[in-house]
Amino acid sequence: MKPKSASIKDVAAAAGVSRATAARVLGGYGYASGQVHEAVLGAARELDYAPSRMAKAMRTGQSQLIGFVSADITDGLFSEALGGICRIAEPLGYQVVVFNSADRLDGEREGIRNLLSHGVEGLIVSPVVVSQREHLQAAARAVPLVCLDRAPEGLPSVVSDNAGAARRAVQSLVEHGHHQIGLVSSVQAEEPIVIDSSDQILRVLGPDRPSVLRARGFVDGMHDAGLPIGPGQLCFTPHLAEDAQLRVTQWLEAKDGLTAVLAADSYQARYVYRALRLLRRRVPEDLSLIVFSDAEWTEFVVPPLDTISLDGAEMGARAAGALFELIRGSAQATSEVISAIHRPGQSVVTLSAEATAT
Amino acid sequence: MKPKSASIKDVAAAAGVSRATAARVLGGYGYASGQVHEAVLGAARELDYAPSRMAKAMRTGQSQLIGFVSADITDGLFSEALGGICRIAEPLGYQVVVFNSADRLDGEREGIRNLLSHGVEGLIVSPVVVSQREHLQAAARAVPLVCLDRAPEGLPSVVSDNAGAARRAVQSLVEHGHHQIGLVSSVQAEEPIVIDSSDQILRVLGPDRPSVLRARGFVDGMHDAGLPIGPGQLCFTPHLAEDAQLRVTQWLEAKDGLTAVLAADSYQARYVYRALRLLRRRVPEDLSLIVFSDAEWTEFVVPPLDTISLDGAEMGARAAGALFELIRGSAQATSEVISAIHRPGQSVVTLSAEATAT
DNA sequence: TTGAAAGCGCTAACAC
DNA sequence: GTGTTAGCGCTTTCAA
Repeated sequence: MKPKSASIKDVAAAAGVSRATAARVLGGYGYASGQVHEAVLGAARELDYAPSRMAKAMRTGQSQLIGFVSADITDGLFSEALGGICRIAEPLGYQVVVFNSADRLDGEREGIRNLLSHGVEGLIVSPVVVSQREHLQAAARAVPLVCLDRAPEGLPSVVSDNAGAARRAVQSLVEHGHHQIGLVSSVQAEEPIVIDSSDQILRVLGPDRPSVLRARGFVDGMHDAGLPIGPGQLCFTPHLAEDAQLRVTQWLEAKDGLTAVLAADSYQARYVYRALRLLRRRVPEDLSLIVFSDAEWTEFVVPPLDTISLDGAEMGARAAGALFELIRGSAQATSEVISAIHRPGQSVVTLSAEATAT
Repeated sequence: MKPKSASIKDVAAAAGVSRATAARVLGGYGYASGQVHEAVLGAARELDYAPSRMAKAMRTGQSQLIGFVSADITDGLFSEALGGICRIAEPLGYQVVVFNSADRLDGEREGIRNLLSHGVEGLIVSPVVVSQREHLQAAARAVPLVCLDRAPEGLPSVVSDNAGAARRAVQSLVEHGHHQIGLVSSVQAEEPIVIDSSDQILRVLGPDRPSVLRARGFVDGMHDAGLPIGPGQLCFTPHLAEDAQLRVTQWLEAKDGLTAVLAADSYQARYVYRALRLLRRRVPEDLSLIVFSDAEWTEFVVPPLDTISLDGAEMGARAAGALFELIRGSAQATSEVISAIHRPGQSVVTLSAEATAT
């Protein structure tokens, strides 16, 4: 039923040579006479020989495996990233081992430990939080490690320019005549956005994770334009909260002077959309809506929505590229952000409607 | 820089015992005195010992790895499936190695070969085509294998009830007063849908792949309702064809008697949507539109669209469940379809509008 | 040009 | 209870 696949020993025996000779021929190194060469290759074909990478890895330390620890592989951004990683890894003969940390820090720790025990040669991680990074640094001491989408300090990371994109989105809205602009975002329980309005000027504090950076970029954009901005223009709901829809709806109802809204992710955009339907308002006639979203979603979403398109495939590919450079040793691990990504041709927000409010 | 992680030998040395004893303690089998037990555990903690699964796999043949060969990991259905697979595999201590076949049959072959060489204990494959299955059968001889979303004959598979869902969708439309219903679908180059209209009755021929099954269910549903149906009601475009949008638009323009359309996937739904915008018609006021789509897309898509929601997570979880039963040996490989999946509460299509046409 | 042998880290049968 | 030992499949040094 389960015919144990042929090993190099079987091939050697069939070809009537020693294991070492067979290995040399099959491995393509060392010397072998034409005679022997053919015999070995013939035997290998005959027996349908496939080398065991485990054994090879055991001996050489090269497992040809890299690990991807993702907060949610189901999320469009990360599944695109996985696609990008595979696109780079597979032609190099590498396979990707996936671990879904399900947004739990201990899941992330466990995943990293598991993948390392499988002998992965490198690790791409989209960290659950950016402020706890001991386990990441420990892992980075064992194998090359690149962070994706989120950049804990001191670790090589590939992230998109969240703050810059939000800032430009606001700028774009302003150029189209909007003055009353709102932001809708989720906040993570572990690393919340902190708004400091004690001073004259509104400040966004908190760790450098995407939601915070987007909020910061938003506020900066408003400041750039010299527009007044108060805490009331910002709608924050806890990540995956039950009552998120309700809160967004109530907020939107209360702020009926708004002519434009920036949604920090596609969940928020959906809340806004539904709220507008309830309130009998429409996009873009009554409100311009810009949303951060992955390329896949952007591709399919029904217009008119303006999107800041996050190219997960490109992010994944670049992370993998950086990782393989580190594995090869052709680059040093740098603690800087490796690149900021926007989807070509869509990095600058396009708007489908002018502001209609006064 | 890269401190080679401690092996069981190091632990044994540090604890002053033999490798076997250390192994017994760490492996939790055999006997060891309390003294020794503690010493070994202490040493292991001290050295931050992590067992090498490669070595273990080498010895025992249990790599704790399963493989997932997907036609497009970026696709919502398959990324959901991967999530479902991980959800089952991870608590069991298994990791998932991914290979993206990019819809190429030789990619699929290569992926299977690669994953097997890594010693995966089982394989989940979403086959590119259902009619070429020698390589799948060969793989299934080496390790347990379960197919996902597509069911080549004779291999255990987890698929959704594509034909049944399409049939019920038509039935539902008919109950809402629609008579003129169209189908929009892509066709694969390798395994095309074949329409036989030579007889009085329209027949859908071709291999049992999702697109064909959906078309067949559609036609069956029309027959059930006693509605006339001709080839003109079916709009087929080659998969990923450049001019797909144009063809759908032209078809829709020509068939302006239609009051409802079934879209075989989310790409087609998008084409229909765009075509309607061009033609200044709207969903659902002018046309009811039902689309087959993954749950993620369904979740986000802006209403009003009626969806036949394919629950990729459930499919993945069931495939993984079946696979682990086979790995454990607690089940025999059956050649029947293991299950037909619909998303709870959404398996029956709901319509947002009655037919408005005569 | 080829073969013998060691060893990667682990498990398990067997001896003490 | 604990130690010795062989071996999973491969690479690689060294000797022939």
